[in-house]
Amino acid sequence: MDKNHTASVLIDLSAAIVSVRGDQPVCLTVPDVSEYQTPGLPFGPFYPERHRTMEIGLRQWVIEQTSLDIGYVEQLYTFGDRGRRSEGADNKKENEHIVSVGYLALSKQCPQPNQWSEWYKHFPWEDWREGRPNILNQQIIPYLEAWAGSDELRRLRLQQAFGVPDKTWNDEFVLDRYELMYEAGLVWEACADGRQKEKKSAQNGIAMQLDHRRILATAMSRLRAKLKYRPVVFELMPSAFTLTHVQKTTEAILGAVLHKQNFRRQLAKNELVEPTGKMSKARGRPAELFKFKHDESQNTNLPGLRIPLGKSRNF
Amino acid sequence: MDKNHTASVLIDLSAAIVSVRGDQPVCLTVPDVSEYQTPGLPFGPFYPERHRTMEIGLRQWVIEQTSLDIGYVEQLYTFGDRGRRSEGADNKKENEHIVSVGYLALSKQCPQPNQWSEWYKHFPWEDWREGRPNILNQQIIPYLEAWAGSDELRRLRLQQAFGVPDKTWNDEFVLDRYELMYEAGLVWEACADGRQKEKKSAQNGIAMQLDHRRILATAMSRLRAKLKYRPVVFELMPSAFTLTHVQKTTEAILGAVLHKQNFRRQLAKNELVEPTGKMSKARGRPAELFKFKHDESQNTNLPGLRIPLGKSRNF
DNA sequence: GTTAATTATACTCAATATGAGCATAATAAA
DNA sequence: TTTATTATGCTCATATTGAGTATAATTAAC
Repeated sequence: MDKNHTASVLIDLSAAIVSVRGDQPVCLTVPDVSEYQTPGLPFGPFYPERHRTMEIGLRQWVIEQTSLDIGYVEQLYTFGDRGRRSEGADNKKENEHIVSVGYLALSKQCPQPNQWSEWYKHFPWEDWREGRPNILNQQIIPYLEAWAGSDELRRLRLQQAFGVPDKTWNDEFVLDRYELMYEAGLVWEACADGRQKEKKSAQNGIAMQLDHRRILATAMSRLRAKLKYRPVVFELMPSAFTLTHVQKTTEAILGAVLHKQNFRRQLAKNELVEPTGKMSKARGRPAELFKFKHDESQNTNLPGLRIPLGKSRNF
Repeated sequence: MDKNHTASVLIDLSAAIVSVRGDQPVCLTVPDVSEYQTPGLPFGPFYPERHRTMEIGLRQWVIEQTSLDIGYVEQLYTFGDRGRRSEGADNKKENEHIVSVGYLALSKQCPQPNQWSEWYKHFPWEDWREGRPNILNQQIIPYLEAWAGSDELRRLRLQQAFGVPDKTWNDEFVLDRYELMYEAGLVWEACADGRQKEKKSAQNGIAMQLDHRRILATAMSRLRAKLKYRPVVFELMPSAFTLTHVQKTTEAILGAVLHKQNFRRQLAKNELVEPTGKMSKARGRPAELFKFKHDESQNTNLPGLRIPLGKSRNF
């Protein structure tokens, strides 16, 4: 085969466009096309002659296709083994290789509710706001322990990713956990890729097309990590908000509850918000409305709020 | 033009292979081929039919071409606007678009000294171990202040990247500083890309081919950041080492000196090393030789040493 | 209209972590 | 023996963090 030809690939730009609706983080998905009824992330091809950078290309088709105002965009990872299984659900030629560049984008609004899919329907084990999810002890952990057996490396990975038996849960290891479950045949995608015989994976969250759930897991990991040292929450907030609203949004992303007073202490110390003078009306004592101090100012390297996570994260 | 054709690109895998020689961080470079005598990073094409993932492809040609043992490999970023200037120094067709995927790799050894280039020859303003580099106050800052003028956004970026006038220097913002200098026409590459009229940029570090200095800046940023929360230093250390050796290596990467006792306190607290029983012989009191506790164990998500950076980082 | 529930906000306090330093020990070179 | 040099043990004030209590300002319930 001609070397020059085998080196030529198509590039897909896939976007995990994230927003928060109520107390649920959501992700823009496109209607399912395959027989499996699985949603997918929006993606489009990169035309290097039309767009100077890939980010410009991404913004272009997001605007064209969704007419959404996405402010924050960040490149996540470039996957060479798209979908792991070789042929995708799209109509491209069999031997045409596709590399997918994953992006994380944040949107303040999420209109058309049916187009947005809740994170924790795809990753039910990642939401610890109501305590440790039952699915962990009842399904995932026992299966993974059996899968690991006496394999030392597997047990080590299990410990660091899921914190069993003695370590604590780290909310940033979303991708590590997903990859481990994939390898163990615990998610539907592994089954579709031919790695799995049984259908043990049916209950473990709603699957997505190709490697889209992996890209979403990457996005969740990155966003949860970034939240702790950069003020990205405000990319998900309206122009005026209460401090509780910021906290609820942060908690939704992290999948964990935070100590109210300490959370506000961080906001105050880092001088991230300033009062608008107006008040909100709701149940209970009215809260002051704030706005993000550094909006408009493109400055992406601001300190951010060091999330007060608390100590006892092991249930 | 045919849409399918314009979407097809070639993928280059570029690697910033980093090691430390003595007290200098170094980076593997390939001999200069252009008329400008500028070194470049090693890179090779990605053949999707031959290698399942891009990382496998990268490891493959690094082994083939350099016979180096690189343990740690991490994807950095995918650049769609390769070299910014459209045609490169290679022999590919003019209208063949190239996307470059940058990688950071760490190597414990660096044989063939002439093939390795010291970081701070390319980035003299990034080494603060002997105090604030003169080049900043004498050349870079005055030029950048003039470039910013009264442009509010430019002054803001200048402040966050270089810490002028009142903020402090952040060692992780290597890429931000380089990008700013590029835009201001302060580095040779901008001149080569046709953004610059004069040769004001001649003294500001040794240039590299295409966008390789940008990739190296990305690698430096990532490594400096990662050093603070993951035990990656040990990927640069031999099997047995003194604690001072670890500190000197860390300081080399960070371009800053650290408080000895506090550095060791962190090492001790995180239980990252264990004594081998042997001692080193050198000038002064002999030091105990240690080894990394978690070697072999592939576990990349260990806590790492929270570098005690000290307070007064503004000169 | 009084009470209860709810939410917001101010303040405290012990435990821990951090930055910065001094004191002392063990070696080689002068 | 002295001096320079490096290693290592220890202290201590200050800052940060985790985890509360106390109190204020509302709405909803009776």
